[in-house]
Amino acid sequence: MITLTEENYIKSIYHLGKQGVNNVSTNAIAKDIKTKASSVTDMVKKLSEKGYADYKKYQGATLTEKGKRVAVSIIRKHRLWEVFLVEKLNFSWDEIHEVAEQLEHIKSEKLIKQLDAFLEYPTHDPHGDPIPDETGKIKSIDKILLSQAQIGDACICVGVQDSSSEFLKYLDKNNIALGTELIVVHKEPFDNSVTILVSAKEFIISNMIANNLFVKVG
Amino acid sequence: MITLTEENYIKSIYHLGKQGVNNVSTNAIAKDIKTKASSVTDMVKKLSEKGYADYKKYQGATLTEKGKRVAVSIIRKHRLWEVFLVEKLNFSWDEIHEVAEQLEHIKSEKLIKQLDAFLEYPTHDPHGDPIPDETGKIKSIDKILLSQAQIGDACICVGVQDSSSEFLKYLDKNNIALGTELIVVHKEPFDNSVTILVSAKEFIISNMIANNLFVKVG
DNA sequence: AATAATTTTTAGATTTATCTAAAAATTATT
DNA sequence: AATAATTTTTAGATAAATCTAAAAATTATT
Repeated sequence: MITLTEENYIKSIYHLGKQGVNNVSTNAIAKDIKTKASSVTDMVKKLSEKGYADYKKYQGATLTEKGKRVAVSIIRKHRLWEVFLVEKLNFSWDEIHEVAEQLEHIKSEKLIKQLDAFLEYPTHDPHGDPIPDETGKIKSIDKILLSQAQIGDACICVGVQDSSSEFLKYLDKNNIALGTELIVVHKEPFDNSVTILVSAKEFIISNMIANNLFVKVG
Repeated sequence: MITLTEENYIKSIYHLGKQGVNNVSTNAIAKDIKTKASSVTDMVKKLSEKGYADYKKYQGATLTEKGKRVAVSIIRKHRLWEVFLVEKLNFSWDEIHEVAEQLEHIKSEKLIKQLDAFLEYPTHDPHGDPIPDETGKIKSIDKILLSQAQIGDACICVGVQDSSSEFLKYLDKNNIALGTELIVVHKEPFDNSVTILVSAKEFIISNMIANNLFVKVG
């Protein structure tokens, strides 16, 4: 049996691993899940013994195939529950993370299978992130950060990098949602801010915002 | 913060307390949650320190008002989730208990408020048990065990005492569901079996079954 | 390449919930 | 009422996950 704590470590290793580094350092995991490096060392040894991770002293950890399957399954559950919360229970996209963090650990194959059907097999969660299918396949669309778009590009918002409540509330306040169409009018070299045209109105967003909003060009 | 384990002990004390006894013995709790009496002693002390229960050595435990509020809130969550599983995810009534046991511990006021609304404020769960309202009020209907009904009584099935998968499957197999109408045709004094008339067909059920099926007479 | 700084691991302690086995208290039986 | 049987509690151990502080290894800097 896999414990809730083990699941959270596996999730962390998976997410940190996606961000480029293959061997995730104990310190990175510690920072991510707000614990001490010494605790991580212990847990990573245990995950290795149980076959979820590969780990050699001083060389960080990577997930095995078995570990990856667990991670993807948790992500699938998390994202399906997020869709449920928004579509069925009228949560806004900045309120769902905490609750989904709890729901993702519920153990029942049938529950997830039926939830998926009930939601009519959604492909993306409310933040634009892809939902892995039953076999663990993730189909990602070709999205770029708004900061990378060129002047003149017509874009559609398809996702967020940062899904913190503060950022999402900022987007809400400024009427930017998934599916919103925009055109890049100007990119200011001085501060890397981006001027965009949204519903016939010009609007300047900081580089920080542009760096956290995914768009599809064309 | 209340832990999952504490919640399960509180639930157990509540249920055992409902069954007549006011001061629930440590042994009874131990049997109910499949642990040892010595573990129960420890936990009951802790619940007492935290204000969820009253406990004096050798005299068993009772829930305080605070403890009862917790218990009722868990029961509310459990039963709402059961309705969700049956009504929305096509679970059958013998499959829902385990999953609801997990879901009942999810912490989010909004989640339950919205779930309740989404399900259109159900008053009873799929086993016929009443769902406490937001304030903790439980309105119970006047039901009796089928074994207590008199010959000639026209009854409607309104609930089950035992909600084990085996019993529920037996009912399914014999086309007895909540809402099913039946008439008591005969009560056999020898073995206390009951002959009932269901959809124009006579059917004999054992005393054990009659002792676990709640009906409303008239 | 030697030293300094940082990261990672080890060793030992702590907390929560559990257990076993023995002691104490309560309840039942003669 | 004394003894037997049962229940309940205590004492001490164990397992999981964490922590602090010190030691070891790695990486960076001069």
